[in-house]
This record gives sequence, C-alpha cells and structure tokens, in this order.
Amino acid sequence: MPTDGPVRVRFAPSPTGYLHIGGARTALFNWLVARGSGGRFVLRIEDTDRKRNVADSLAKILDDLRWLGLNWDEGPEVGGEFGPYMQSERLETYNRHCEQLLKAGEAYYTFETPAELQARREQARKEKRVAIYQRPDPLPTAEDAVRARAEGRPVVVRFKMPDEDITVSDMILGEVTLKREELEDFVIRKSDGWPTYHFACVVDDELMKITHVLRGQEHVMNTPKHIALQRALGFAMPQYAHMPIIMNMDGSKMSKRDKERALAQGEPPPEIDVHDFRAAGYLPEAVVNFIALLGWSPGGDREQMTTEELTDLFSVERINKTAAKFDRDKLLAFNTDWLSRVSAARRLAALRDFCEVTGSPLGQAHDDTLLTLMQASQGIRTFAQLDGKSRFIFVPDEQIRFDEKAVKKVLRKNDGEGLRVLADLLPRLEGLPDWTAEAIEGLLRGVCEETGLGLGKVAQPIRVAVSGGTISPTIFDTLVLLGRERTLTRIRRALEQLS
RNA sequence: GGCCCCAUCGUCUAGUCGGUCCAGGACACCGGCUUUUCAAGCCGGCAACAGGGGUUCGAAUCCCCUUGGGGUCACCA
Repeated sequence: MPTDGPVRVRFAPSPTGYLHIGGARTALFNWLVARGSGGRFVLRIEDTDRKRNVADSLAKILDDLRWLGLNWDEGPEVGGEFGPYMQSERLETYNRHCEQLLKAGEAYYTFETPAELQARREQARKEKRVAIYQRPDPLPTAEDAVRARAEGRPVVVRFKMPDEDITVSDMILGEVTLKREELEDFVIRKSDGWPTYHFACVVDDELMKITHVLRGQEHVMNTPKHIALQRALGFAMPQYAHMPIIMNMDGSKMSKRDKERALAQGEPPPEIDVHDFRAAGYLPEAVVNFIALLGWSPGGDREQMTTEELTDLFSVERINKTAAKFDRDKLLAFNTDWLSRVSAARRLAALRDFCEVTGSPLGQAHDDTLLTLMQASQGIRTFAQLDGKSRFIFVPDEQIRFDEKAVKKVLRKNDGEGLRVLADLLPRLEGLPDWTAEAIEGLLRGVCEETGLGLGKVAQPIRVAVSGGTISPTIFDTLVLLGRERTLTRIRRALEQLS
C-alpha cells in the first residue's frame, strides 16, 4: 500500500443496535489492511446523535467484533494516544475547529426551521431545480445568531462550500468528480450543539492520523464534502477506498428492517446482524471467510482461507467495484466445511459460546458429553442444527412428545412391527453388560442378523421412542449419551403410550 | 427525477497490460453412489461474457450509445 508513515485505519460504528453484517465487512477490511501492513486499527464510536443512541449497543458491538476476532489497537476499553474515542467525549475539539471556520469566514450561522427547509426543497423539486441549500445573502452575522437563539429559532452552522468542482481519487473507483452545483453548504454543527457526522468524522480522522478510509460506497457522495472541509481546515487528505454495497439476494439493500418485515409476515427473520449468525450457530471463522469474499477475492480458485491467510493475501487493489449479493446458502456451505475442519477443542469452545448466547439446553452438558455428541453428529451445518437434532437428550423424559407421523411410519406400520421390535429389544438392552457404543452396536447388529431385519428397521423404532421423532445423532452414541436408565424409561414410556 | 457508481453462469467470482477462454472455481440446482435417521461425503451434469455500434489481424478484456441494477439527494451516521 503506497503511503509514507504507518498505516492507520479505523472502523467507526454508531451505537444504534447490533453490529450489522455489512459493518462487519467494513471492519474486517480495515482490520486486514492494518494487520497486513503492520499498521494500527482504530475503533471510534460515532455517537453524536443522542436521540439514536441505544443503550447497551456499544457493548454488543464490541462483543461481536471480538467474536469475529477483530481486535482494535486503539479505542474503547483499550485507550490510545489519540483518544477519547467516543465522539460524545470530544465536543470541545469539534467546537474549537468549528469556531476556527466561523472566524475565518468559512462557515456561517443560519436559523431556518426544519419545516422551512423542507418547504424550500419541495418547491425546488416542483420547479425541477436542484434542491440544494441556497446560501443566504448577506450572510447572517454572529449577532443575528444570538438574536435568533433568543427568539427560540434553531441555530446551526453551515460550511461554505468552495466555488469549484471536487474530484475524489478513490483506490477502487478511480476519479469521481462532483460538480459545484451539486454541492451545498451543509450543516456542520446542529442546533443542539453537536457536530454532524461529516464534521466530526473529518476532524477525528485528522486528529487520529487516519491514513486510509475504507468505507461503503454509500459514502462516495459525502467524500467531496469531507475533502472541502479538510482543505478549509488545513488537514491532510487520507486515501479513500469505497467498497461495494452488500445486498440481499433480491437486490435490495440488506437492512435491519428486513427482520421486522419478515416477522410481520410471519416468516423466519433472516440473519442480518453479526449476532444473528452467532446465535444461529455459525463459526466466526466461516463468517469472516465468507464476508471477506464479498467484494474481494485473492484471485484464482482460492476460497476457503483462515484469517491469517486472509491477512497475507488481502489487498485493497483487488477489491471489486460491483455490489455483492449475500448468498446465505454459500455461507452455510462454508460453515459446514469449517465445522468439520476445525479442531475438536475449537469446536467445543464455539459450541459453548453458542449455548451461552442462545441458552440452549446443551449448555448444561459436560465437555465430554458435548465432544461425544459432536463426534456422533458429523455433518451438522450449524450449531443450531446440532441443537435441533439433539436437544431431546438434554430434556426430562416426560417432555418427549411423540411425533404422529413418525409413530405411524416407524412404530405402527405393518401392524405394529416397530413396537414389536421395541418390546423385543427392551429386555436385551436391560441385560446388556456394558453400556457402550460398541456394545450397543453389537447388540443391535446381532438382532438384525437374527431377525433378518435391516439396521434401519431396528434403529428407527428406538430413535422414535427415545427422541419422539426420526432425527437424532448416531443411534449408538445417542443411547450412550442418554444413559441406560433414561433409554429404558423412554422405551417403556413409548410402549405404554403407543401400544 | 438530478447527480454518482456498476455490468462474466441463478449467486460469489477467476479472467491482471486484447490472442493459449467455443470462458475456470465455488455455492445453488439436477442425476448417480454411499447410508441406522437427518445431514454430511463422493462422482457426474446443467449454466454466463446484458444489447448495439466501433477500434483491431484478433475483444469478456479498449471506446461510445442503449438497457438494466445500485447508491445518494437530512440539523442520521
């Protein structure tokens, strides 16, 4: 990456909810730039809109970033020499720079009400004019502002946009020019005294010595404003890289609102936030790997990579220009592969996290049990799937409900063939010397040979008796996990209730 | 609607200065194998350079137009 000093990049979320998957991709790319260049990854919290801030959301964002493995060198909880990293703690800094612009005549006070501005915009639209803010002439003075404030009008500070076209040199898009007439005198200080995003962002990027700004393409139209501000304040200009947007499969923007919409229609909500994927039982390795490929690729046929490999391979130059659709099927496939590839210890730790986040009953089990369970459940695609197919093992016997279709198909068919098998099996299981997977397998296979039945004819009745349905981990291990007593209890219960 | 950006299989993409691409990989899909359930796995198959003009001996790769998609037009970030 071409730069003089040390690379410094930042991720700057606002604490308005969970970490969005698109935000995670932005964070990841910035993190990769820092880690791949020996630079610094700064985390800054943009909480200048007091109305939109959501309690707890900062903690959640930090937690999910950590879950993804994206650690920050400077920011909340770790500090750093350019702090504070919460914009809400930097008001004086913004005011100082704002005063500087005011004094230099590069910014001015205005006091239109929102309704007035709205009316003007609509009027301009109706007349098919560009609906940008018209600079008042003459400009209001500081005294006018004092008077307006006394009258209860909202007083804001606007930046005087220079009278020229502005060209952005973007590492991904190349040169993008915006014409003067498209650029308006935007607000830099709101009537509540807080800076707008544009202003706080530019001031902080300078003061925090940010060298590269990687952000979503939705920001390209903002960049000329930022450049103009940098020039007026005598700031250095960072290198810009605007990354492609991440969209839904239907081409719409992936937004938190998608969840509400699905819920309202009675559909299962799609995973949108990092936390959703976490709670759905995905491995962070898979999520990181997958989102790294949204708008970037290492070239050739390489797809599945560890975060370390990603760090080595990543380069801003290879980021695409085209928007990417978020294909959950492919993520699922990645997760399946990662789940089978990762070490048992790693899998266990990740499963523990899943249980903690979801409150799954599997969380009550000991490590050995969980290890055996996963051994017996190879081929699972997510922890949620593991939970779904095995939680019957961890609930009280009385809670087992028999699925009607399963009972019909497996137990009652052929004049109760399955029930007969079960009744026959009961004493044999009771008398089995060792309650191990090998012993149980030996017994069941023996029965098969004796009776000429396939293993399916023997295993399925047990599965239904013990789980209530037709799905479970490998039957031998399942019975071991359940233990002899509970296995027998459940079989007796099935026999009593269903015969 | 104005402005900005983009355009290879359904999806993510490879294709680095035009030739070795009648376009490669992965996911999905279809078929088969395997199998104690659900999965997983293995093998095979289907499938794209948006359209039209140029430039060139030669274009997915360069230029223009059309079409399509996306972004943005706040005292939100």
